[in-house]
Amino acid sequence: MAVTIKDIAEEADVSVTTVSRVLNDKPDVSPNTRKNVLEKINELGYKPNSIARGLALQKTNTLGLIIPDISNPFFPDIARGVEDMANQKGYSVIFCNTDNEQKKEKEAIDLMKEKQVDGILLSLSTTNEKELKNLRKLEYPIVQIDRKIPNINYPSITIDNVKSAYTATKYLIKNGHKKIAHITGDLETITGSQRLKGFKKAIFEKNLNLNKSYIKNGDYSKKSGYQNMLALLKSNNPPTAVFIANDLMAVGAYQAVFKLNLSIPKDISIIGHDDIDVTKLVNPTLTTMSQPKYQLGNEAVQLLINEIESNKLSNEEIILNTNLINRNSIRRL
Amino acid sequence: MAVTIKDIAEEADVSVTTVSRVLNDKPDVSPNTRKNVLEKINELGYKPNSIARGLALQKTNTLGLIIPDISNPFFPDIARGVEDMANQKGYSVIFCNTDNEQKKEKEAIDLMKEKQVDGILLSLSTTNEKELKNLRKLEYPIVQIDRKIPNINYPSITIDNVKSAYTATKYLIKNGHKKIAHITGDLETITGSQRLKGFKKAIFEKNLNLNKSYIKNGDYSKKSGYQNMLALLKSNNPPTAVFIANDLMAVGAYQAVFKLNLSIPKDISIIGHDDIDVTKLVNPTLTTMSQPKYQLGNEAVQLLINEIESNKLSNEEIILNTNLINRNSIRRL
DNA sequence: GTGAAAGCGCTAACAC
DNA sequence: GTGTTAGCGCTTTCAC
Repeated sequence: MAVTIKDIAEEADVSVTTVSRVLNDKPDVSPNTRKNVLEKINELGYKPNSIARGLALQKTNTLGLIIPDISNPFFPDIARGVEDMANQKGYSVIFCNTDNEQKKEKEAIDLMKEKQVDGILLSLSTTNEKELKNLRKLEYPIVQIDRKIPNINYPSITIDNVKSAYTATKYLIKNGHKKIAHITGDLETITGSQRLKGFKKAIFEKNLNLNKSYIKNGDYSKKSGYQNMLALLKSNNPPTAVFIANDLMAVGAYQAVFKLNLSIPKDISIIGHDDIDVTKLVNPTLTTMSQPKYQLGNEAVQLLINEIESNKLSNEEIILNTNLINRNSIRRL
Repeated sequence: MAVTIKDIAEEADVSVTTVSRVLNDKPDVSPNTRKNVLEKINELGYKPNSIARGLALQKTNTLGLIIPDISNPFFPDIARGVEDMANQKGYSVIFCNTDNEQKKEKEAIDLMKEKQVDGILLSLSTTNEKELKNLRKLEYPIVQIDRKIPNINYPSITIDNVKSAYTATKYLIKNGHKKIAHITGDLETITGSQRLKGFKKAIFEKNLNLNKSYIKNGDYSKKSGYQNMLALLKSNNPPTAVFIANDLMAVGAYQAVFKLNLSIPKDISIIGHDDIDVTKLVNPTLTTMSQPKYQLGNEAVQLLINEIESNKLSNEEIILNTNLINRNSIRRL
């Protein structure tokens, strides 16, 4: 058994109360006893048991992070941003993967509650607003990251997907493109439907005609990028540029272009979304909208800890900006 | 305050012991009371407080995962493997990033101890064997992942880096290459030095001459891959093939090749190591040695939980195999 | 400035 | 089959 506060008390010949006082930097302990206790703590290599402290204080200094999949290249940066800020503020983080499955999401939330985490960061599938509302009813501090469940005002940190898609599409237009296609994300997700909205907005604004066959439904997977791009290129009237709702699909699209022995951006211009690592590694490098992933995680934690420590639920909705990262996949017509 | 075991006891008109018994599926409780208690649990939506349970049982069912950096593409797959298996076995996982800094490694270990995790999975920098030995002295269950500190027999799960590098290099030789270079990993790490060893072994075995200038010291970063490849290509007597100690450097090397308007594999053949996602996304796709990353995490947890639940420290060293993934970056001479 | 004692929510001897 | 009680390691109220 490890050394406890009681051992220190005995060694230093004081009560456990006093030891607890020096541990927590409380006043009302004489410099002498403080010094003495500190010495014993060092000698015996005492480390406080945060489980016991958690039970006494009803506070664990632990945060829950619930995301779809840590091995999806979008999330590690968020996770890193979360852990860094949590650590800096004296919290640690337990994480869970849900694969966007409602059952796993519920289980993850239940787990976090059992573990008595002080607050939860989550990125839930759109359809699961029930769980979120339950949490809120229990006055559990939460922050939604990246995906915000629509029509309810709970704290969240996201990007403006409409604006981001609008910016991307307008950039294509600005470069002289008129025949512009869009490979959408999963339209069941809020990000997917909003990016489509932003795309349409730019097209309508410039009075370009919205060719129905230029909108291809993808699902954020590389494969769907490949297939949809193939379909686009093989049509009678292929577009000259395409906005693809995420980089992973864009990379799939690259392969479709190469498969047909066409070249980027000579035959087709492409702009992606997210700015994951590979965008810099593919050839030509991919022009894309950069999401502040690390910052998303970082600020989410700040928001959450504010809720926790102020002891009142917030409704703050932070919307971060994306940036157009100009690389080499767009040709000026 | 949430509903506790005591509330259930009162509602069901039994003692807390009895409630605890049904909660833990213990015998010695009549079907009737069991049913009754279960009902109340459901009604009140009771969830056990695992902090309190942890304190009573001296067991948290939580594992610590200490890695250099979750946003390094090598680790998310491991983390996913860890979380999946942990979850399946009824454990959750707290993670920390250390950036290979000894100070952070020590802090992370201390944190895990304070949080009373039942065991720790760690991937430490080579130089930090002190911390590891301390943990072992405390009889703390540990498993080293990916990196094994040399010369001490603590449980670990790794790949055979010598063999893997040897296989990669031999494959180059088998394809007719004689002028073969190696861009090393960080030689301070065990993986880096062992891969160099495997490279040399293959070269010597085939009586090829080991040109000193063909061995370039990298540090696993993309940039060092770029710079070293540039140097190699610009030399008087450039190699025809190069084994690069990880894929990230290989991708950097690709950029150096393109920069000089050369092509892969026509002008230079490349084999990488790790099989991270981008290998399939670059052009040409990169031939590489695949590490079973997910499996590494998965089996590490099994090993660790065995230690924890059998209550005795193991010395098991599991060595997983890597596989050569043949793609398009090697030319047959 | 210091200590005794109760309590956080749970489990496990032990008694009945 | 069931309940009483002590205890896990800590914080905090209250008394001195």
